[in-house]
Amino acid sequence: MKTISRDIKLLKKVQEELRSLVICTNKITEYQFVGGCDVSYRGEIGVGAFVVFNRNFQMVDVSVVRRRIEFPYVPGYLAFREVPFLLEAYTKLKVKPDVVMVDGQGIAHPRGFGVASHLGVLLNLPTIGVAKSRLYGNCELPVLQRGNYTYLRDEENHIIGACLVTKDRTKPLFVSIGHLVDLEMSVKVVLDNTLSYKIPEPLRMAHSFSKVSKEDVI
DNA sequence: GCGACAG
DNA sequence: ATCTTGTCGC
Repeated sequence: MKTISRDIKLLKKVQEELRSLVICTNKITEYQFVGGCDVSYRGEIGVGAFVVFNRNFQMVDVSVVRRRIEFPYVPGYLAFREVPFLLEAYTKLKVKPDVVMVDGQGIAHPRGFGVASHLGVLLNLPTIGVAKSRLYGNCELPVLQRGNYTYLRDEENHIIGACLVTKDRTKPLFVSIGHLVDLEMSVKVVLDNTLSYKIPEPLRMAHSFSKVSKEDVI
């Protein structure tokens, strides 16, 4: 559409406004339930999945929602495409998570307000951005050994995230504060919830549920 | 103008 | 993200 570029200007303002609401300090020092969420697409339809795990890697809740896609993928504006799915899925959960990992960036974003921060502010919930690739900022490649990380920095050299290795000899993940957590806690939560794959279990499960459910009932 | 660009 | 088979490496 031609109207999209005009919408983007407005949405950019929205992000800049909401950015001021992000809190980069810990609201939690411990947590019992950790969530993971993701969205898969197929044609005009998208499937959002939200899972909740206890500290023993057991899934204690899951919700899946199907709905029409209402916004295209535009780099820097992913939240406007995915948040509707995540909010609806979150609402359907019986067990609410103490902290949530989101597939995408937190404050490691051009305007410091990626999808993880966006969801966190709207739900007033601790969130962490966990992305498979970089959107914004620079960093050196850490030694590829689980637990190692380098800092992701913006143009002013301020730390905006971590390039974290969650599995030996495997490409690192980009972890950043979403909302109500600090970077140290963010890194800890991601490592705490990673087993034999580089992606944290809650995110792997959310991704899996959204994909399978997409194949189902048309 | 050119390159970069989460999912 | 999605479209898709085999294939290299741990």
